[in-house]
Amino acid sequence: MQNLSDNALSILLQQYLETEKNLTEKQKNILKAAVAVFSEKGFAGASTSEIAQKAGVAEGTIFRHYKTKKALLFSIVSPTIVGLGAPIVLKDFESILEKQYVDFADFLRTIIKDRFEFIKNNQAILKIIANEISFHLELQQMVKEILTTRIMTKIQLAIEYFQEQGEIVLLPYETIARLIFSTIAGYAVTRFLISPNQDWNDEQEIETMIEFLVKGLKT
Amino acid sequence: MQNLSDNALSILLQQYLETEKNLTEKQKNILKAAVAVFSEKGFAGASTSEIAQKAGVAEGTIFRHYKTKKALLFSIVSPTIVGLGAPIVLKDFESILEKQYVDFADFLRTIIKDRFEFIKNNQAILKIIANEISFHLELQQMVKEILTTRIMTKIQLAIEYFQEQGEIVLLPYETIARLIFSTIAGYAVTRFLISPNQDWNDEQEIETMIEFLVKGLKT
Amino acid sequence: MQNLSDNALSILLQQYLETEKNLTEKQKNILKAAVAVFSEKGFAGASTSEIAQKAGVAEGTIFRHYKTKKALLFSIVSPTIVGLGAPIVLKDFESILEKQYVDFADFLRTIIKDRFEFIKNNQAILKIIANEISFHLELQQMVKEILTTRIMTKIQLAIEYFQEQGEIVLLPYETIARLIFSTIAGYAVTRFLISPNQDWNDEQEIETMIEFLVKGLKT
Amino acid sequence: MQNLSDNALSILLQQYLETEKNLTEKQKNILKAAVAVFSEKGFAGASTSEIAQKAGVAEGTIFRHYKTKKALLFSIVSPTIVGLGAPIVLKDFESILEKQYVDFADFLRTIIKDRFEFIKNNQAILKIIANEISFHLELQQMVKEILTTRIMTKIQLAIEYFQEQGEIVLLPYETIARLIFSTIAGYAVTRFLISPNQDWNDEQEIETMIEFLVKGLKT
DNA sequence: GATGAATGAGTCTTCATTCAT
DNA sequence: CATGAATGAAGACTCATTCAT
Repeated sequence: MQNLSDNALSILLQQYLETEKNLTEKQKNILKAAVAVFSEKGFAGASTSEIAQKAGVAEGTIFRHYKTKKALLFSIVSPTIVGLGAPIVLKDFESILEKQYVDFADFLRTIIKDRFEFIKNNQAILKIIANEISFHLELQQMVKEILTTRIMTKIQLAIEYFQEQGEIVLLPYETIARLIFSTIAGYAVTRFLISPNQDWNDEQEIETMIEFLVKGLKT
Repeated sequence: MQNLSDNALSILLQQYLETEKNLTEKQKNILKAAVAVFSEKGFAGASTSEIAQKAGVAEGTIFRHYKTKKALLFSIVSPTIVGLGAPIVLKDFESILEKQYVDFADFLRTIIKDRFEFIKNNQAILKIIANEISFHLELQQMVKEILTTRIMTKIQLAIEYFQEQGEIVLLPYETIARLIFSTIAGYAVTRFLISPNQDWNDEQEIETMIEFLVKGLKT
Repeated sequence: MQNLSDNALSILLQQYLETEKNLTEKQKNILKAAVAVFSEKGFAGASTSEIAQKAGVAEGTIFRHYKTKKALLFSIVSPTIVGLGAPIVLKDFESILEKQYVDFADFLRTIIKDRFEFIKNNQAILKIIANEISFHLELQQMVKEILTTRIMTKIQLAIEYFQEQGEIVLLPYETIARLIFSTIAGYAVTRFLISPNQDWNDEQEIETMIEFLVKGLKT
Repeated sequence: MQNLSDNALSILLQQYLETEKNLTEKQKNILKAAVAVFSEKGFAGASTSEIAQKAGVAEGTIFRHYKTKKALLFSIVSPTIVGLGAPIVLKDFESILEKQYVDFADFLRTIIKDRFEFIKNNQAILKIIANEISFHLELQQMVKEILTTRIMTKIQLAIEYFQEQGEIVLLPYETIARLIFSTIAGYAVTRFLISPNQDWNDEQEIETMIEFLVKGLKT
């Protein structure tokens, strides 16, 4: 078992857990408005006064809850960053892998569906993260920490397992992970950013990706 | 043969060709400084005064050459957007495909190496484009036009050719193109943004990607 | 009876009535400073920073109350433009004319004294209006509306009345009005702009003008 | 005979005489453009770059001929200010008055027609002078000097002559002059600024003004 | 003589943040 | 706890003027 308070993530996680409760109606409005404006105009292009207006609160009210504009950004972005790694924390891979008859395709289907759902439900905030990550060192560190401690370690176990089973090619696990993530991310970008209005059959596209990855990574 | 002046791109292309010459030393400094600052802080987060200072010119000088800050952005970004599609215009696919003994792996090797080189040489500007494309409709339109008229039409021909040859799977060409681009982009992002300081063996990574794609798209 | 809210002027009038109250000390200072600076340097020659300094507020404070420099100009100028026509609205001519024994000289005395008082109390703002009216179409329209709907229609009644009485010459009423206004304006300009420091006996000058006008317009 | 070089006006007069000749085509274009822009936007609201553009010359060229923007203003405005008093200098009143049978109406007809013609031919520049005179002390001084030394002294003679003849009322000559000028100016403003597009019968309007003034100033 | 690139002070305006109410 | 007036630093952009060519 992972100790959840053994690193800086515990702070984020706390925030994450507080998110749903403890929030007044005004605070929720502020967060909702901020997500909308940040995602539409970018952090630097957004003005706190526009957020206040959209949230229906006074300009000063924002600063009563969030010390600075940047703190507001992080309040929005942190839970989603934690969420990036959360499901993999919760549904422990190890237990998954212990189940019999789990092949690589099933494994891919599980993560792709799960992560696709996550992206679908967090489009706006993920867009904010993607847009701002270049400009905020702290963001980079948060994401990096989640990625390495929460995701990559688990992924590594799974990949090595399937390599041992002879199901997938013996490339470095980072490379394999990158190829998998690129495929998912490429779909997400096309699906939600480039052509959101096109008719999409997500089920089928996911199966196509699984087949592509299974074949591409076969030994 | 494509007529290069048959659509709105000709304007961009003209700009592109003028770029290298006709520029005073000061103008070059402004562009260089602007690329640096835009890429480091984002368009909205960059200040014209910082650009001026970095370029060693007076702030007014910037506005003598570029009517607005936004015009400066587009002067930087336009040639690279044109460049996105340029090589595929020049080295005509059709002629490539007429050569005998061209298989899908060779085809992939050609575009991946070419585009990888392009990305390597235009990292900063491509980063700016990626960061700003959400916020500037004109940018979206420019990129879309290049992508559809210059790239996708050519790619389609190639993909259909290899499908006829029975080399690759009979998926819609957009799907195949997306899987290829995702793989390249995923590498570029990891290579240049996430871990630029790591030791990379580009040759080998490219071969890995080619093998992955060839296997993944096999019939 | 005139309905005061029967046209676009009602908005101006509202502004006018709000003017005196509802203003913080700082706003009053801003207006006072702006009147001084606009009147001394002209609108285009005035800088908001000078106004702010003279008003003892931060420059940003001006823009919290007035969206733009031009809006500040109009806030100053609108009530006075309304005031141009106001007294004639209030003291209804018709009722004046119904009184017996009102001759043309009395009529002139009434308007000249009233308007002279108005000019005396609004010198700075009237100077601003005179200086800026060429450059702002909206100003021209506002003044034109007040002049035609509030003043000329009333004046016309009076002039026609005195013409019927055989007291004044049968020229078009616009001509007669112009000759009257020119005489008043000519005095005001000399009195307040050209030689403000000279010793003036306003009572006597007004009687001179009345005699001049009565004789000049006699049948 | 007046000695033309006995005061500061000689400088202006020299400028005035140089005006017609000694001017390159470019200089004439600059002056023409400057008159247009100053009159349309006011001195402070006009930009030298717009003037240069309208004149078809480089920005620097203006400053080769006129040290500063203000010097350009004065180059435009000075000859017309001199012209304000010029005709009265040339056609000497004294000689006019010596002719027999000259009555006050004829006198008025002469100056009104002359000055009306002058105003008609110098509308744009006179508008500039009127708009700028509040903001430039030197302008005020120039106009004042012309008015007092060139005009008022002559007018005084004429007025006193007609007073001696018993033709006009025994008011101070300044008052009489003011009433005359107000009447002319009031017409000019209405005629050229307020309703320039209306159909005007100048001959008739002038006769109306003469009759008005003759009657108004009768003993 | 004419040009136009370069300047840097100055313009109006916006913005994140504070604080008295 | 929320407000919104006030701030002043900083923003993009303009302008009159200079000067090397």
